Amino acid sequence: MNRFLGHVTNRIDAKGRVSVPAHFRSIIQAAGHTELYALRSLHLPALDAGGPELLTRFDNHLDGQDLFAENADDMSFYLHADGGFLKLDGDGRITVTDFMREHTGISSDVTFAGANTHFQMWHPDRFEAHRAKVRQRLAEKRRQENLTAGKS
Amino acid sequence: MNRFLGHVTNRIDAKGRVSVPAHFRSIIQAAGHTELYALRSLHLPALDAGGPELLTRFDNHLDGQDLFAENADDMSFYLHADGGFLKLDGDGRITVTDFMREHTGISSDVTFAGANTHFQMWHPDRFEAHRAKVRQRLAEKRRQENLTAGKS
DNA sequence: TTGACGCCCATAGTGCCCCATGATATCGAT
DNA sequence: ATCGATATCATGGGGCACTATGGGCGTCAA
Repeated sequence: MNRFLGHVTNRIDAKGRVSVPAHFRSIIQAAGHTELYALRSLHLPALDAGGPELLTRFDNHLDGQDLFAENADDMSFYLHADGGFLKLDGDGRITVTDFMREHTGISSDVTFAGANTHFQMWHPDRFEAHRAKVRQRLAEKRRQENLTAGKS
Repeated sequence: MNRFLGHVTNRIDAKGRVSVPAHFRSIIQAAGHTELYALRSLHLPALDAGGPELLTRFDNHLDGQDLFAENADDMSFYLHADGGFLKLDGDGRITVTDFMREHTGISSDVTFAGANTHFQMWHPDRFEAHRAKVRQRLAEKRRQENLTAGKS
């Protein structure tokens, strides 16, 4: 299955490296890529990561939006100047840079969370907190209006 | 019969594996799949599971929405980070991960319960409790309907 | 030199494939 | 209907392969 799904947390070793989950790696490679890109998530203390197509997808989103010029400039800067490139070593690990730690608070462990077309990297605690909040919001929303999918 | 019906409880072996009921398996395999998609239910201490098309069905709901809206973000996060694929081994078993135990309280046995288009996985005790509660609610509801209809 | 970073190997733990066993259900012949 | 042969299924265990993780060295630049 070529989708980023589920979540795993791996430890950062003494050299600041962390293994990208093998399942996620295989998806990237199956798409014919050997490079990994990471961007700061817009609303969340997390990183959006994935293959090169991640950049183009965000670019397209920029094009389609009629934002104020300044805002679009900010976005462009955000994407291209504030984004990063992650090198996979021979064992499928990346080194956690300050760029990543700043925005996410990541210190000793990283939670990799699937997001269908890409994945995210979180501090485990913040991930858990966010997960709980999302569940609560969705449950609240469903209590008001009935969800459409065929659940009981 | 291509519907998930009835309920069975199977034991988890020493290696943390449990057999998916053959009847459920045959439905999945008839659709040409060897994997299960499982999602932590919002309101119940159970897992909603089914073939990969279960996820596809959910995804289709997201397609219509603005990908950057908060609600769509929440849904995507819930579907993809809070769910995962379960691989069936050659004997039709899945390995019970911590991901599943946390949410359901499952420890040594699993109750598989059909839900028409998909099925659920429960801790046997909690399933029984939930079943009793549902029966009671239905009976209560019917009693009220009978009262309003002027019957005894 | 010192430290950051690349590449390589070692190892423990886990996932997954394959086969064995016993219980239960199905079916056929008498 | 009884009994035995056969198929199906849940369960158990052996063992290989892969993954995460740790550590050893070189290289290159400050």
